[in-house]
Amino acid sequence: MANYYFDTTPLLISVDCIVFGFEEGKLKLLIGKRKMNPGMGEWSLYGGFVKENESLEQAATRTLGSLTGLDNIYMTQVGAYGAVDRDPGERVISIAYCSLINVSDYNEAQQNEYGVEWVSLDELPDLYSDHKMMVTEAIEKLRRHLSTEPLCFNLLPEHFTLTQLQKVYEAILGEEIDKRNFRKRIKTMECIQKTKFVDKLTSKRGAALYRFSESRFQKEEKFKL
Amino acid sequence: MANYYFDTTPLLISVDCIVFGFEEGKLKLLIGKRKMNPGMGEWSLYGGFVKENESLEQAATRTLGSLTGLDNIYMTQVGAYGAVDRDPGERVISIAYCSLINVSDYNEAQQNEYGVEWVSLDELPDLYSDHKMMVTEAIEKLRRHLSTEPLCFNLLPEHFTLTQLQKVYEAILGEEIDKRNFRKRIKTMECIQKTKFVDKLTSKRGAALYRFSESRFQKEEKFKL
DNA sequence: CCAAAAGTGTTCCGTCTACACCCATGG
DNA sequence: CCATGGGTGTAGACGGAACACTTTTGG
Repeated sequence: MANYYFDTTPLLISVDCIVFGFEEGKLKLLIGKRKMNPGMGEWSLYGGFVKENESLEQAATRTLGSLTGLDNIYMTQVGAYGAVDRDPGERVISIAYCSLINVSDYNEAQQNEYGVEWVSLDELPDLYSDHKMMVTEAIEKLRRHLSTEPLCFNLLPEHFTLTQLQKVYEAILGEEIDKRNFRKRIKTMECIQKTKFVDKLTSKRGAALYRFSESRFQKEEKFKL
Repeated sequence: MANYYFDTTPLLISVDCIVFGFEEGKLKLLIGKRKMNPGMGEWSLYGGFVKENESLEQAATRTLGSLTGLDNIYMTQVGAYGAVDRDPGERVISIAYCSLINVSDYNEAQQNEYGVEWVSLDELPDLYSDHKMMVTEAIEKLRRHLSTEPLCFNLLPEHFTLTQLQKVYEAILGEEIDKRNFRKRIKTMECIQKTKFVDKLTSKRGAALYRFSESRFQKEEKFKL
């Protein structure tokens, strides 16, 4: 490529991964302690630098993949963070990406390798740099989109009970939901299908397992839950 | 600052300004023809590079200020755009910012100096690089937030008639609204105050002028229009 | 037999929608 | 006096919120 732009200073660009999971009825965030300076030992999101020959999305996907060993993960951009002194080391502009993963798909070996942990949002410690702001804005975005986009299924296994689904909603929204009203709404949604399977782990009676049907979702005019 | 991060390639970062205005009952976008290569002559958003000692917001505010001569303008980040070949010149990552301005505050001399024009969204030409995507996503965000945040007043003069306000809503949402229902909702909002002034320019009878009260807005529990 | 979770309907209230006519005035 | 835009109310539909009991079964 020719040099078209003069008198401009290139800057370091990173991506930071905000990884949410759902476990023990709570929304959790995957964070680790920094292993290098600046900020060694501080709790931090997992991130990486953007390379010259990859897009922002590719950088985020690669970074998340190296952390979790997963691909095909739901991911959405939260925003760009560019305060001059946001990173105590050097000037770095960071693009935050939010992912939702099913904790049971996640390889614990990787978790140990990178020294990251699932931490409940209720007990989130201070985070490195402006990472807390990124997390806050990610949750706000998640809440806004939860009722109009089929995001919640990313946090659950393929088959799930209605109680599990409701717990996901309650964890994200931070409020309790009426069971009957919630199920009434689900009954109207074609994309949430009852399967023939029954979960006997959490109750003696057993709970019907449901699944999200991508094809029915495509046919439905709108998602509203 | 010490060099903490090795083996990383810094990249060029720009900001692009998506400037919306309201004129002749339509939502318009401020764009100009590029005066340099790459892409000379193509319609484009107005942008600039981020300097080493300024934040992204500062870069966007500076760029918008140099274009319009205005400060204290409503501005919100739309997102970061980083496809590898998005800019035909060099690798540039761009952060898009969306502003809403009152066209009558805008200095026409500046408009000529920079060769930019107000173009109606209905007749938007092809735009340079990925600028059209930025505009599309800005409008979507604007629509989503219109009913829960007091954004619309940024597009109007301090005093405005209810018909003008309704036209802003119709232009942004792209659909007609029932006049009586719209006014009924406005009556419930304390932050939209009737003034003693009357506009006689657009009708013989005269229309009451209203204003947005920031202080009453702060007191109101929520904005819903 | 009992604890624990699953499953199921109805009523009420507030909100949104549809809809048509009179008013004031400048030209 | 009439054309133009300003201003007003009501009734029916719809969707969301509140609310409690029965069922199943493993231990």
